[in-house]
Amino acid sequence: MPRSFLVKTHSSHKVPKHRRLETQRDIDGACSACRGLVVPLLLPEKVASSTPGDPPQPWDRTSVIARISLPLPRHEEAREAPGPDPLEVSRVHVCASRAPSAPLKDSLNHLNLPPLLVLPARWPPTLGPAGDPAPDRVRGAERAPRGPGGFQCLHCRKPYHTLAGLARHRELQCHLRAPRCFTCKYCDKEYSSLGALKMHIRTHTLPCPCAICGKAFSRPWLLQGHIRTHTGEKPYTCSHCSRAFADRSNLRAHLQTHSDTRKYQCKRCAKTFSRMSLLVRHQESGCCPGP
DNA sequence: CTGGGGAAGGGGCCC
DNA sequence: GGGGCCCCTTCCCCA
Repeated sequence: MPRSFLVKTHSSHKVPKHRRLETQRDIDGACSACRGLVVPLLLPEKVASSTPGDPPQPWDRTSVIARISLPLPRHEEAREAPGPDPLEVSRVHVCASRAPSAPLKDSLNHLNLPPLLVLPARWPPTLGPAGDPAPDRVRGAERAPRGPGGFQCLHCRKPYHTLAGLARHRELQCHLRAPRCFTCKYCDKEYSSLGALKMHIRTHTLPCPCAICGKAFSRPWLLQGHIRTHTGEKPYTCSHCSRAFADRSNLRAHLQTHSDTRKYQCKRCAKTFSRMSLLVRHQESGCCPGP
């Protein structure tokens, strides 16, 4: 039976590696479009940490992104007039310019943290104890000409006398010129370019059907690989044992079985594995039960 | 429980 | 911007 007919079950703790990386990147880099408005601060660990016994919290780190509650514009998604492709793009996220493929669901947004602090141009250029270097955009704010009242939009440099004025400006005008994110209407994943979104949407529309069995794929080369399962073609041959494979990645995994060095090692029992999935399965099977 | 093969998903990169 | 390809990863199955 083809795997595609099986129901995909995701265990909650299993997250694709690339997604974990993106999540980490989001946490470390916050929102790139609004980076200048997010101030990394060093907080004392005893302050930042949650109480013992609590599950680890995102802010249980020495370096965190401080979030201060102020009556200021939040990162909000705004419904807009039809975007570049009204058939495919259902919403436009106006605040962020993210790395391609970074789903916002996995970003800080899901942490339910307070709104971000919007800094005036006069914000002190040096922050944090121990002489930590100030964030880039804080340095940028230092260089930027100041408004008459000391508040200035870092995006368009308009001066404002009051913080509320600046906030209103960012809410109503300036953010509209910020880079957009394009949201998939099928799953709400967001992308910084229309091309990346269209590529993703193919995983929903599956425009490449197999003429033999009818199974559909998102991309032609995926279909090509699938057709090999019908034809039996195996163009990738192992140079060690002459075994052939239909998929290059499977050949690569196979080559690991010829290798003396196993890349993946259990940190507790030091046992090594040729594939990460084997290591994960080893750890999940209770090899090394936790304390 | 472990090792390995088969099939497939999906993002990134390059042309 | 789109297509092809690469690479990594996951999931399932079987020995």
